[in-house]
Amino acid sequence: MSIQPRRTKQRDAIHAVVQELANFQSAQDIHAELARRGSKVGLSTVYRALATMAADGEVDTLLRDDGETLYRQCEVAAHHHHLVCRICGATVEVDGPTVESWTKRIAAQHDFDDVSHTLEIFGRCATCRTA
Amino acid sequence: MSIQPRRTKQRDAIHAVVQELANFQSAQDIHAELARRGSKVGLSTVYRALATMAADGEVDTLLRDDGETLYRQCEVAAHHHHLVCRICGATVEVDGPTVESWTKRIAAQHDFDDVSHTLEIFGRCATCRTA
DNA sequence: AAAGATATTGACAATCGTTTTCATTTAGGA
DNA sequence: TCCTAAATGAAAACGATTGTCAATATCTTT
Repeated sequence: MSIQPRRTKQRDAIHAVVQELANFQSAQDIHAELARRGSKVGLSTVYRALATMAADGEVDTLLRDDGETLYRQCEVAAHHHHLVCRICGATVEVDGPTVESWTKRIAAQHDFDDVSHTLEIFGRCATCRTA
Repeated sequence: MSIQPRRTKQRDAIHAVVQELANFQSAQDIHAELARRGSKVGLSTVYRALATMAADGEVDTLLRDDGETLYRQCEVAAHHHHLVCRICGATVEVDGPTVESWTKRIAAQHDFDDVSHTLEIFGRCATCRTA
């Protein structure tokens, strides 16, 4: 958790866009959307704002295969995972108590502590299958 | 699965280094190790060889938080996951039948098909905890 | 074994997402 | 209002990875 940043027009604008994000989007996507709306916010500022939002847990991040980072506002603050359509990006937040306990057990078996994990599910949603 | 590539000294050298890799290493690490051994292999060649090896399932890949790709030879060809020490990189291959069925169930619930997933566990191994 | 066709190599440039720099502007407390 | 530290943004720097293309090496065919 970082210290409360100063309130600026730019951060408000970024916050507003992120608020409306249904799917995971890149920093550059968000920057482009801001431009489309007439908010002339620098790309560096977008990166900086997203970084602090991610550090504060306000947004979730997802690493794409090519290494690009995607951002999305969380509906729930608690730890969770995502089921993402690899065609359209539609995202469902899923809870995985089974997985949580499984990872803990595996880690304990091998005498690891301070455990964390990353888990994302990719697939094709019903809409994209039909189309 | 890509077509059988021609056998070259460079690919043999890369193969040999990868063979001995205990932990996940970056392409640049492997390139440096080759140089240390006196094999003057181009960096592009290392990237190319690793890419085909990954496509053929000969090596596993792991995306680090900063987007760098790490490579490691698989002990088992079958689908599996990794428990990785975030200090020293020590890696344990783990099997997760529970997780596999869980992801399938979640995907089915939300009417997704063609499902895949990524799952890695990070922690601190016993050796690093003691040190 | 030699030649020919073609895949591979490697030095270097290009790409692309992201971070840094630093001078200028701005927020928010005194 | 004034002051100071934080935030901004344009541009440069960065770092991993990929593309380019002429030179080279492999494998197949004579």
